[in-house]
Amino acid sequence: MDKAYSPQEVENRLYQKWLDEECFSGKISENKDSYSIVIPPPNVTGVLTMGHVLNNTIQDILTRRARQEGHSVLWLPGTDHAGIATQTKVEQALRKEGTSRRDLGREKFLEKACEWRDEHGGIIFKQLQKLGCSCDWERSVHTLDKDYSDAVLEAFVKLFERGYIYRGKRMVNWCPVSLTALSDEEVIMKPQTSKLYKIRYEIVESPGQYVQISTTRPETIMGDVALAIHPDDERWPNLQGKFVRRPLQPTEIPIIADAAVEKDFGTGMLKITPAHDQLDFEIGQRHDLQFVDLFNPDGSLNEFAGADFEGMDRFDARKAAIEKLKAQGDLIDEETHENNVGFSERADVPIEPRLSEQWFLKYPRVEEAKQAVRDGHIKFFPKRWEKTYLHWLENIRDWCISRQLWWGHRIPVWYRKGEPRSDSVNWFVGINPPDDIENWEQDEDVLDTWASSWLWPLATLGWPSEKAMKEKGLDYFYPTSALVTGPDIIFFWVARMIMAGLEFKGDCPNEISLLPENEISKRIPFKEVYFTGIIRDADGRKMSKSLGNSPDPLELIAKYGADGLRHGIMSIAPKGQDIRFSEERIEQGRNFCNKLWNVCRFRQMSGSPKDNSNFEFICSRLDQSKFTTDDHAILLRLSQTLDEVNKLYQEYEFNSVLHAIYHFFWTDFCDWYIEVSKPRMTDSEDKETCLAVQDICIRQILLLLHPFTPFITEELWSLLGYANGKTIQVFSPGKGADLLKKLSEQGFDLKNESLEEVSKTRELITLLRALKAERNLANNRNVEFFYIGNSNDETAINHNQSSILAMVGAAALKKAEAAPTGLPATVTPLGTFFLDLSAGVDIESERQRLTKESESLVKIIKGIEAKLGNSSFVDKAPVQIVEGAKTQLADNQSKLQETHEALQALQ
RNA sequence: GGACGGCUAGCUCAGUUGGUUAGAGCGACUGGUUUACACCCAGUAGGUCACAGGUUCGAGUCCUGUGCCGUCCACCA
Repeated sequence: MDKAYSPQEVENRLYQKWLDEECFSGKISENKDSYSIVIPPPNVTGVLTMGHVLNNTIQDILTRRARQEGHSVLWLPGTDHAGIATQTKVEQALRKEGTSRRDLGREKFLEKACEWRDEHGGIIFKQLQKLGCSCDWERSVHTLDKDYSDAVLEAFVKLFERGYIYRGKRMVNWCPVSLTALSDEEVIMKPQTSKLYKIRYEIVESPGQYVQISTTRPETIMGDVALAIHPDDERWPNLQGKFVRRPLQPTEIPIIADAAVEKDFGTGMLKITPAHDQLDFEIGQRHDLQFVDLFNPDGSLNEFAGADFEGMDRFDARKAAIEKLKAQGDLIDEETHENNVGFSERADVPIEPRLSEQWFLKYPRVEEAKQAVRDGHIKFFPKRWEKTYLHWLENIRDWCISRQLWWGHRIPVWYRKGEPRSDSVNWFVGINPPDDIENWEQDEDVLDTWASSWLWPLATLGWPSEKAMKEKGLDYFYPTSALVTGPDIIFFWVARMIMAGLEFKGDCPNEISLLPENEISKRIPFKEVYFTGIIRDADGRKMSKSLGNSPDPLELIAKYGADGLRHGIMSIAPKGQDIRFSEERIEQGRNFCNKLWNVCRFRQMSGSPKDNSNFEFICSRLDQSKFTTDDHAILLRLSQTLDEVNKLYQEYEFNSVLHAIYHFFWTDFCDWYIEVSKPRMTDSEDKETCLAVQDICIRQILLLLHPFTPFITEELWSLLGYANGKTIQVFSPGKGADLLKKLSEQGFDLKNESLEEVSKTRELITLLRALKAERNLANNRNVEFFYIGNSNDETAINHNQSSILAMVGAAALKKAEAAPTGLPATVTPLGTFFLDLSAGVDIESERQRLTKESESLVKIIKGIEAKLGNSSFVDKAPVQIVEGAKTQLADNQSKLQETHEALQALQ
């Protein structure tokens, strides 16, 4: 073994070995319980980000742990075609080649896009493999695979048949750059500093008299078809029913009254442009107004805007409109105004509310989806996200599922040629085209990407094909065990998958009534959802490509190893809180691996183990008569750690799991047990028992760590002879009780009191080291101590003498009958210790130190005495608390007494 | 405008039903080539638990209010 662990070679070799041995393949084994996770599919052309590292490390930890526990595990990977994102990238590439998708036409464009996907796609799989992810790669699914596409279309047709899907002309969120409609969820509201303009409209019936409105969008005035006031607004008793003259594209428009108008905003009078605003659209419908659409799809103005504006971009038109109004004297005022404007998530430009004919989905199984989470069929971690989820479902609105893109699942609807598409008699909806195809033309649009990925847990397991479901084990692996994802897609994906599962899994397809409880628990797509935090940079900013503040995970792997990266990221990921990334933590992860490597190297240097190949063999190497307090204590601590870890896993407290293992490994095992082992190596029988204990501990540490750091643990598993040809992946660290039982069967019943003895001894050592360090004697191993203590202290000290001497770095501990004079002293749990100094002592500085110590003890004692003197404390507090306080008081009083004696002894 | 989260050592965070003297890692400082590991070891310093009230024998922990930071939701043009 080399002095330092070098991950690269190990990681590449072991990953290939795991693949060759098919360790990750998700098999249907009826005699085992299944454990399954479907990956949140990354964009097919995406590359690994720190977010992926976090998310997939967690999934890998869960799946590896489940494998260790004997489940038949499936972690199903795949990629998403990511409609808008990918199409945008391909179009950019085409532009560079001097062409465009329109030039190419649909068919050629899709060919290009597929080529592009095949060339740039799948990189992320290689990267996930670098990270060590134990996905069943043979089962990879892409959302545009034939089978998956069939599932998407089948879902569309079923929902249509069941009455959930309809086509209609509605106000949608239009992206003028991507040239498509978007769902509400794809619109990001951003606070903006806008201008609020006050504009006058002349009253037709009273020439020379004006009313004023407030607007942030003067470029839509040409589309105004009315002005509106609140019906109860007493400021304008006679205005309703009169007409005003529109100041741009002049015409006469009515003044109407509608309760949706806010009296207190602006002038209290609202211009109504039904084609360009959601509220205006609703008012327009109520009052049967005309809809004047002023915009082209790309956000420029059309002929209805008039010659002055036609062809102009919407923001240029805004300026032009203001200039013109100013020139006409109709602009009364302008002021800055803070408001929220919706932006396209992808293109990052303001959304245009636009009237357009689209396909909409009325969500199925909304009630059951609420119930599934509310009643605990699906558990959220952290639980608080349940509220967010439920709130969204309470206020759910129909989903615009059609997209004016080419890259995606084409909507399975055909229209009779030459007939109006808005009339459903001219529709044909089906997975296969109509027989007389020459009379029909297919809808040009595709489905929203999320309208395919919401089927992910079902369709990746073969739904709806009976044959595929059987082969892929839908009944065995579904519902999946856990979903690991970010809270940012709780609406986009999590909620929708739940509804899709409830609607499509199982029979009773046409039943609209509520599902019974037992059906809900069978249909849900997953039983538990773990929401990760968002990774931020050191300044707390979200990591993003544009900020350039996201480190490249592959560089980190090259620098620190995949295990180091995984360890680092998991150590800073508290449950459900955002994560501040720091490269130092990754460095610590690497350091941890190196420490693990070295302790194993040290073990190797002490001599090859006789037989480590199973737990019982190791136990048989233990000799009862050579068992020490430290042996008892370390094994007890190990059993405690096993229990702690089991408990924390159930709560998805990954960083606490890691912390518990870390603490046992580093503090208890390396800093203590290995150190006290050293003096024991001189006696051959003692040595054999001690090494067997080390082997038990290292074995369990490797097993506990394996989900977090799979490579190094597999490597050491084999190097230390635990493997016997078998991978570490199928061995469970087990429960604390299992360990104690196995030891007991071999005749080793661990003594609980050993824990206290060890902790006292350790405290003693720390205090003696400090005493030396303060006198600059840290490196002098020839110092001697005197101590005064009771017979129990003496027993314990004799018991642990050799470790104390070795670890303090001292030559002798001598019992004294009375406090020696003139020596620096320290009060320990095992008596008062005096450092024997051959050289002189600075009495004054010793006095100061001990005086300070005694003052602080007096303060503590006074506090406890006050508490115990308070009759309501003594009467009301539980007995054990009062007793605890009394013990504490006695302890501190005797410590104070000893300190005083040490002070007196100084003269 | 609503909802949720955070505020504990210089930094990042633990602190589970209120109960002994509030912890860890990193960083800082001091010392160190002892039979693994300087990617290491030993030691030291460092905290009015955001603020203000309240409940209680007892509050970092529970209640009320305030402030700051962050996230999500919401049709005030």
